[in-house]
Amino acid sequence: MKFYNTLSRQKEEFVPLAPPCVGMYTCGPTVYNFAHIGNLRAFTFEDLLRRYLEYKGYDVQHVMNITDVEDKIIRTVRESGKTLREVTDFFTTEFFRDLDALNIKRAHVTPRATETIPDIIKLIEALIARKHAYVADDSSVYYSIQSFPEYGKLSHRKLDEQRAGARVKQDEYAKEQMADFALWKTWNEADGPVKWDSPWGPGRPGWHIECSAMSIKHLGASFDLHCGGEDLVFPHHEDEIAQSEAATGKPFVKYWLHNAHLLVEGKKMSKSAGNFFTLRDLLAKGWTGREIRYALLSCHYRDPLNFTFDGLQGARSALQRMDEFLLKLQETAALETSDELADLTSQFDAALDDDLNISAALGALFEFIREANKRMLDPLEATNVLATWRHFDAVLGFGIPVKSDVPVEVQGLVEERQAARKAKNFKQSDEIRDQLAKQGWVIEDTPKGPRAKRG
RNA sequence: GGCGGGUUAGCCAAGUGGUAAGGCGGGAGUCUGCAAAACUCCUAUGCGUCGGUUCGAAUCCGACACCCGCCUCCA
Repeated sequence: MKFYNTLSRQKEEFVPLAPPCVGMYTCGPTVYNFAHIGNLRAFTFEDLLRRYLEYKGYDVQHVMNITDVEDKIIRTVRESGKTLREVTDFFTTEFFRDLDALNIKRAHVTPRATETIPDIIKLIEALIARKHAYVADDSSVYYSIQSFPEYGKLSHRKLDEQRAGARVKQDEYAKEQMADFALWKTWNEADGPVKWDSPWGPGRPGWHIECSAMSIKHLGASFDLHCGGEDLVFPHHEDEIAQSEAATGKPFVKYWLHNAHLLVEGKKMSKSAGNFFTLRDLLAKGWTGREIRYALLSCHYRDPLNFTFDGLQGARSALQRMDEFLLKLQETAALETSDELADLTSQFDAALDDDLNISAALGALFEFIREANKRMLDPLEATNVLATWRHFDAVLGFGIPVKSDVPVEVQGLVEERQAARKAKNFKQSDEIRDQLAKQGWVIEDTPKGPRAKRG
């Protein structure tokens, strides 16, 4: 199994530090707003990664942070008059609801930054003791980038090559070096009631330090996987490495995996362009979680994904094809014990082993569907395919459709229609079919007789 | 300016040296009383452009074009 490691910019064979255990940390949400479809692409990719590792027999310990103190949250608190906890609890709950809708497995541990303050303080103290951090005049604590020669190894950039960006506010903080970043931000009035005591006075943690503190706390100083959107490579993850390795003296993360961003209808998603969507926006338009999951998952995670409504329609049709296949399998499957299909499994695995090549994996599945549809499987084969597919679905998470029980009144109408057809009374049989359609039932006439299914 | 990613049919998207997977959409059929589902055939002599290497390139090399991301708190 190979993954593309941002650190080396190459695909590398995946060898965990302590197999079969795998420590996996994924950067979670900042809970001041609803997650948008771009955020959810990252979580969907991470879910595929985790599920595949579990499928391959690894014992994954997955940690995802909840960032519940941050500039935008504080602004929301100030503007709404609510407490920090009220704001962040609400959006945290909504976030988990979104994950559930997309059938994304929740991390085993989802620590909040505000519940990790003592660990954060300890980590900052260690950095100060090791001369990697300093207390500035205003009592904020900064990380000294100069103290860490390897700084830049993840994002492959040298600071002196960087343009002095217009977005950098030169005088805002009392830093020694431009590129130094805050570990602890001293309290100011705009923060209102949001503050914690520390050896450096009241304040709050910087952004990057929480992830170091939470990942080290729950996964140890060194662990296997750290994921996030590609925008986090710099500075967030670069800073995490600097902090963590400087504080512990140990290598931080073995494999860094980053997903590309998405476009919506070919354009960068933005509220002003009118192509900004949260999950609830899409659900309100009638798309289902699994359709959205399929659309987000069917493109390789390191390629930019063009998220479109045509694409969602394509996802819907593709899933209907799968569902139809799986329902027919269930109708013919035997109850005997089953064997999994080695050939199909090896194709599926080979694709995903190669840096999660989901397109190739789905290609193999659809090719198989066509072959199987062509030659009517016998009951034992159907059982085997179904068993294999259930195995795959542990990775894909699209779900196996369950055949709906046909209510007696519907069954009555189906039989009535069939009698009318036998009598060549097609006008009546079509009327009954329309009537059933209104009740959400589609009738297919097969060689074995009529088949009623949910429309 | 620095670093990185992308460009494959109407749309989405695999494929990193051996002659273009798969999905969606479209067209024509088979089946059906008609449908539906399924199946069959068709829908890229060509993979951004121009050169080069090679017996052979979407795949390697060199230019160029366009799009996108990051360059201090945005997945």
